Amino acid sequence: MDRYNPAEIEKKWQKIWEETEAFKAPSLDEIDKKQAKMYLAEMFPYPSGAGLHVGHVRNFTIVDVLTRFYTQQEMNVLRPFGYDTFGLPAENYAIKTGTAPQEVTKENIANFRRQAKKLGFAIDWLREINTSNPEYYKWTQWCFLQLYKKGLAYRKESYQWWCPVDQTVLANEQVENGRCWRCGAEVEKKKMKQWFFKITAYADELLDEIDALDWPDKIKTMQKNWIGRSEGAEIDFTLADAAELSAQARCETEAPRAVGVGSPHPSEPRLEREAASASAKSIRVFTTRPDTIFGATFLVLAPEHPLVDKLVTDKTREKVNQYQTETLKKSEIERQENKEKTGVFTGSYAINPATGEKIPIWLSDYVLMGYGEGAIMAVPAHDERDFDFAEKFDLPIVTVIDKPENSEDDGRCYHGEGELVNSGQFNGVRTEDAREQIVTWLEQQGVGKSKVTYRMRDWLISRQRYWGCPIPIAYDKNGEPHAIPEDKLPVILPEVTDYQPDKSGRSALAKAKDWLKVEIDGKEMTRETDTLDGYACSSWYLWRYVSPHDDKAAWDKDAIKYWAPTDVYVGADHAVAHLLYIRFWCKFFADEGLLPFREPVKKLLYNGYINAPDGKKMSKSKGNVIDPLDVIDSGYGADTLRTYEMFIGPYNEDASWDTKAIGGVYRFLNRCWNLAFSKEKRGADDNSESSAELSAKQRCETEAPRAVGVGSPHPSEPRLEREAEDSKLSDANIVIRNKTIKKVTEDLHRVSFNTAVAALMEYVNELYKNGTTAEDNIVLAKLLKPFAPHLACEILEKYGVGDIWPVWDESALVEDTVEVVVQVNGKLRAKIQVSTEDLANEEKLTELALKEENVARRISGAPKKVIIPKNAKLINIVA
RNA sequence: GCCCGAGUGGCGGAAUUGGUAUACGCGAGCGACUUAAAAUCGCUUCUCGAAAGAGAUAUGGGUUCAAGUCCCAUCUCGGGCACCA
Repeated sequence: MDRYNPAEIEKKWQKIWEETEAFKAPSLDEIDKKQAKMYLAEMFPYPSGAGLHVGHVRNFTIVDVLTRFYTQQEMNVLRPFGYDTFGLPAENYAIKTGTAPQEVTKENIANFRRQAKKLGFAIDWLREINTSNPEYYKWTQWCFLQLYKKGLAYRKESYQWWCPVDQTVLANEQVENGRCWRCGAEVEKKKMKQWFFKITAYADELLDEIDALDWPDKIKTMQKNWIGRSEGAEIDFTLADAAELSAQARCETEAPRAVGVGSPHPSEPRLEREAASASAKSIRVFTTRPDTIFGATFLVLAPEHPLVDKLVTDKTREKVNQYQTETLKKSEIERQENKEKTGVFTGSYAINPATGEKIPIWLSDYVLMGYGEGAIMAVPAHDERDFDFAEKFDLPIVTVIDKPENSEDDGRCYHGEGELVNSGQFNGVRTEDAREQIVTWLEQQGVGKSKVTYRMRDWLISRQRYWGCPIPIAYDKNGEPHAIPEDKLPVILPEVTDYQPDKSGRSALAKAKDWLKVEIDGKEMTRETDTLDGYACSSWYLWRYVSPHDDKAAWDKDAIKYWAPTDVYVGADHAVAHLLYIRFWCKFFADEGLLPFREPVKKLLYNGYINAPDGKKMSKSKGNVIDPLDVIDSGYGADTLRTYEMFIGPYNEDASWDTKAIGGVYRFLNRCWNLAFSKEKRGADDNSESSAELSAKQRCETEAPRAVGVGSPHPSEPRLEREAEDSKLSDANIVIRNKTIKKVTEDLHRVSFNTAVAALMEYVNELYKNGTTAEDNIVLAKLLKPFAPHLACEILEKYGVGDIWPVWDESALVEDTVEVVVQVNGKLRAKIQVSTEDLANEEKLTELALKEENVARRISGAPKKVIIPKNAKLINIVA
């Protein structure tokens, strides 16, 4: 073989890796305890019918480069792989063609696996998992039951986002700008009884621990915003007629009661409290500005607020009901587009507990039922939305903050800080201080207390679709839910013939009549027909990987203790959904004593997308899709594709595919090949003797060749003509060689793949100029292996050495003379060659610098100041 | 509107802690090899200038011996959130 032939060598090495199970992670009893462990994973893919795309390749190659890098450093490495297979595309395909999703999934997995192997990924194939496999989803159901037992999986009837196209409800995280994340259809609101996971129970911890995570700031900020913690107060406003009743009662019994306190503040969940408040005599609001309470001139409730029925009067009922219906019909998009305030008066009044005044209660869709209490106190003087509303409906506006003279706020209503006015005993108090003081005051009267509210809602997990993990619940005759006993798991997803969800909003499972019937404790029950959100399946897979075939537990205790948490997790999506959910489950299972850590992912790498050459998103309809398999098969091979995608730019930024630039990477790999195999390019070649020239350290490593893809040493080859120059050449490259080892090693540690490849290119260019040696070729192959493993193995095999990561010799980096930059007043004026000794000698260095003509003529007399920074080969003379 | 990022040659990008701006690659140009082309190899390639030199990292200021890097303001682009009280 005298030409670089990727097709041939890649096939050869992939076969070897396959047969030797080369990337199998060590079992717990095989582990070398002296070495650190390293658990890496990509976000497992949904195996679509289209196969791998270049984005997958970028994502998986990042993991692969790091996997091989750490493996070459002899760490104990776990790098598994799996498939996130439940989901709508397979089901929609089933509806269209009648092909069972089970079948399609099987084919798609086989295709993905074949393609991943063609890319030479160092995957432990013995750990492959598939979320739609009953062996896997048995434990997803088990996880659900653990949450259910602790009250963290519950059922609630409320208005939910409904996608009319996909015919299922969606979680908040799956609604993007009022549209379904998957199909882009406008979502609607539908009142349904649905299953939720109580992620809000962990809101504080999820928020507080974000800062300490080694995750990109972008993701951390998004999660913080998503959780959206707001500190404020909840305040009860007594209903006006209730206040009158209460006053009467006080007269009769002479036992003064706190105004408006119907019942003590009920504890969560909100569901219970809503029920309780239906009979209450007050309306509870949430505000972040209790300091402005004296300016609250009306209340606004969400149209769906449970108390509305109680508040309407005969006069207002018709208009109120009409308004409620209208708002429900409005799509989220319509609401976002038209921010003109709408609303209706309920006919009832409440008492402002601060002023004692009677204020009207209105309904408006700018108040959201899902946030806070679904009710607000409106302070039109200091809140823009309330101001708009008051202006439109001619409601009173009372200023309670004195706008400072110097304020730049020229808005119609001032919402900054200042001194209170029109606020009774609080007049003159700064708003910052008044917040606390007023809450204390309200608390003393029993009508308010400080309160923290979150933007994040509980996670809606039921889906009215067939192709998902069945929820392990059945209902008795009264409709009460019962857990399927753990020893009856898994609840197998039955095979059906018609996958179409029915119009009533139930999944196709409702048609599996036999399956629906189940007996629990001798009682006949009916199974839940909703399936779990796919995100539930992916919320625990990182732990399944440690013992993927365990039929006794979701994960093995010892294995999880050793391997988890995941050290490096790489993905390009799911900033607030998946990445929040896995944190939530981790905290829950840690509380259950089932996980010995509270954060699932130590380091998160969030890679950018690869766009089409035209800079636009790749899409079939635009016809600008680059198929990675085409790239490989066109002759470039997997190594070129992998290396190119690492070289394309910083891993965490979006990049555009450049059909020309990939040729440059192919040329580079060709040059690597030529250095080792082409007689013309070789400066000197190896034989038994040149191996002996390897430094002691490197020889030590190479004498213990690793099993990874390195066969037996080749017999020595004939000596070459230029062998005489070998030792000289070796000297010529010693600096660049050690520099390159250092640069590539450090770059991989700081996840800078593009510059690592650039350093290898420089090294190769240098070897082309100077001539190469066996040692150079071996070091090059070792450093290249994470990127281009097939080619690297081919070179290493030739020299009969292992792939242990080389170590640079710091002393080899010290050159006899160094180039020092001479600046005058910060401007570059000369470059001088000085010995290492002189570099350390400030006086000598100054003297040498001043001797330079271009320097001397700019300086008359003694320099004012001379600066020689420690870590730069530079001298700056201030004239 | 609010909160994050980012802005460097013809293009993708490099400059890691404030210390030689433009590494590496693409493209372009020139040359070698070739009957020729491709491939390959070598050289050139920020701008102005004959040169000495001067000027350039979105724009304008500032700090510093020294600024792509730090600070202030402005502009542009990208991302996230968005009637969340």
